[in-house]
Amino acid sequence: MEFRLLRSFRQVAQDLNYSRAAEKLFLAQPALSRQIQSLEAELGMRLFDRDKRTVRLTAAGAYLNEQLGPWFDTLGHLTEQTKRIHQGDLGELCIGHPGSALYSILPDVLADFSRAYPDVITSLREVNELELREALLQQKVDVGFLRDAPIDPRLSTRLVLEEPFALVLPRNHWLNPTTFDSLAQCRDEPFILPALGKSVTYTQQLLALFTAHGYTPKARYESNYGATILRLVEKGLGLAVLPISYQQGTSLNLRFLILPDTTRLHLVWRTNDPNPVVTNFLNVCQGVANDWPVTIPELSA
Amino acid sequence: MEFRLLRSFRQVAQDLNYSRAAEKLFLAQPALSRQIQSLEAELGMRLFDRDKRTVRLTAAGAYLNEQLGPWFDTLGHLTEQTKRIHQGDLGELCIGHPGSALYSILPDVLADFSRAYPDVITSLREVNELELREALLQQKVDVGFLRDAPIDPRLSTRLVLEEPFALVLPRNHWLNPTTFDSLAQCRDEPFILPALGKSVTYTQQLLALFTAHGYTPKARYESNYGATILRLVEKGLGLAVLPISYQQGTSLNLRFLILPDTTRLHLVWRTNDPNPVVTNFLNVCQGVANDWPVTIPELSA
DNA sequence: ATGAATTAATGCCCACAGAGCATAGCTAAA
DNA sequence: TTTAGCTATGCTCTGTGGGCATTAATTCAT
Repeated sequence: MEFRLLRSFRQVAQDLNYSRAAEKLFLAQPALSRQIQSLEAELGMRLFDRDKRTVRLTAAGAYLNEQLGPWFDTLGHLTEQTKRIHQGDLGELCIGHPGSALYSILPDVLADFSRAYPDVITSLREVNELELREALLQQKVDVGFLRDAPIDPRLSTRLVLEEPFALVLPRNHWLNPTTFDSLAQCRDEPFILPALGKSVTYTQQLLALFTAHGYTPKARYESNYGATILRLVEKGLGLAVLPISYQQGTSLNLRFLILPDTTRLHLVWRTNDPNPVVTNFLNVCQGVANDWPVTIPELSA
Repeated sequence: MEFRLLRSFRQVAQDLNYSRAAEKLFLAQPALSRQIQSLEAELGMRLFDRDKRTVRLTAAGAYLNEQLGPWFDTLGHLTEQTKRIHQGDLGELCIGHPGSALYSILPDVLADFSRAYPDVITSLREVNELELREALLQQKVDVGFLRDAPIDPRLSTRLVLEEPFALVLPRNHWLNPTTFDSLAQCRDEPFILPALGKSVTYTQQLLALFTAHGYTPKARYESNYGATILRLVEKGLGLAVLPISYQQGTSLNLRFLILPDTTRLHLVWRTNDPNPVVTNFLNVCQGVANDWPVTIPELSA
C-alpha cells in the first residue's frame, strides 16, 4: 500500500475527473490513470465505475473515500502532537526530590513550569539521596534534587540554591537572637535529627556542624519529615537544625536562628537526556533559582 | 510523507537495531539508515537517540511509535471493510415495493437476505408503480418490485412471481367454491377497489378482469392498502379482487376464490448497477422465487 | 449527420529516487 | 589492544513511475 495512491484516489474521488485531479496533483493524466489502476489492482476491486467518458465512485470506493479523510487527518494530528513532544510542550516528567525541597524552591519551580507547559504531566516522587541516583539511571525519575552533587559521568548536575542552615527552637526557649552566639551553646540540648542514616550527605553535613564545635548532638527523636520535626520542636521536645527555607510559612511559635554554615541544593538529571521536557524543566529551574532571594529575610517578630 | 518511511520507522523502533530491522524489511542497512534520516528530516526532529553503537527512541519517537500502531491497524480495518462492501457483505439497500408485495414473496426475500447478509442495512419504502421508476433513477431506492415491467434501457427487469388473482368475499357470502363459476356472477356486487388511479398497470389489469365479462365493477370503497381492503370485505362492505398471496395469514372469515387470470410481480433495478449488494439481492430473490409454490394451496376449509 | 471537443487508456521512453555494495568511523566488550 | 558489531557515507546502477504522444470512445454543437 502506498500513500501516493491513496492521496491520488481521494483527489479523483473529489473531482470525479482524471484530468482535473491530475492537474491538482501536479501529475499528467496518464500517470494518474495508472495510479488508480494499480490501487484497484492492489485492493482487488474497482473503486471507480468509469467508461471512456464519465467517472463515478463504486459503493466500495465511496466508503473508502469517506473513511480515508479522517484517517489522513489522524496522521496530521499525530505528527502535530509528536512535534509538541519534541518541543517539550507535551509529555510526562517525574521529579525525584528530598522532602526538604518542598520547603524551598520546588513549589515555585512547579508553579512556573506548569504555567509554561500546562500539558506536561508532572509527577513528584519523594526519594532520599541514596535512591535518587538509581531512580535516575533506571528512568524511574527524569530529574531530581540533591543536597550533594554525585560524580557520575552519566548524571549531570547544577547548583540551584545555596542557603544557610538555621537552628530551630521554640520561641520561649532561653536562646534567642540576642543570646545566641554559636551551636557550641547547644551541647546539652536534646535534638531532633533526620533518620536518613549516616551515609547520606545531608546527614553528614548536618553532623559536621556539631562536630565543628566538638560534640555530637543528643538525639531525642528522629524523623525524615520536616513538618514532623518542626512540630516536635514547637512542642518543646527538642531543637533542630534545618535549611532556612523551612522558615517560610511555619508557625509563629518557632524561631529560626541563622547559622554560618550553608547547604546546597543541586539539580540532577541524566547527561544528554534527549527528552525536551527535561531541558525545559532545567531552564525553568534556572530561572527560578536566579530570582531566588539570596539574602534571608529578617524574622518578622 | 511516505508509507515506506513509517513502516521502516516502526521496525527500527521495535528492534532498536538498524541491521536486524533492515533484514526484516528486506533492505540493506544503509538504505534503512537513510530512510530514517529522511523521515527525521521531514518531521524536523530526531526520532532515535543514537550514537555509532546504540539506538534508543526519543520521547517524540516513542510517542510516534505508539500512535502509529493503531493508525496502521485502522488502515487494515478500512481495507477489510471496503472489501466486504465490494463483496456485498456490508452496505445499505433501499427496496421500493407496492404494498401488495408484503403479502407475497417480499417477507421471505427479506428473511433470506438478512440471514445471508446480516450487515447490510435494508430499508423498505412503499412506493406505487408510478413513483418507483423515478425513485430508482434518482437513486432513492436500489431495487423495486413492480406489477408491470417498464421498458427503459436504464432499468432491468426480472419476473419473480406469477400468481392468480382471487375473488375475496366473506365466508357467509352466497358465492362459494361450489356455486362460483366466474366473475360474471358478480355484476351486481359492490366492490372495494384500489385507489391507484387508472394509469397504473395494476389497476388496468384488475379492471380488465371485469371488462372481459362485459362490465365495470361498482366501486363502493377505494383503498390502496390490502389490509384495509380485506377488513372491509370481512365486514361485508363489498367484494375485492386481490393477488392470491393475500390469503396467507388472513382471517378465517374470508374466502378466496381463485380466478383464471394471473398477475405478475417483477423485480426492477438499475441496469449495470455496480453495487454488489444489489446483485446479491437479485440472487436471493431468484432463489426465493424458484422455491415459491407455483400451485396455489387449496382452501383450508 | 458530422465535426469539434473532451476524456480515459495505452505505448514508449527517460530521469531520478532509492536500493545495494563497499567502506569508513566509531564504540563496547573481550 | 584487539575484535566484533554497529551506524553513516560515497558511489554506482537499476527499476519504478512520470511525461509525451496517441488512441479510442463519447458528448455536444452546428
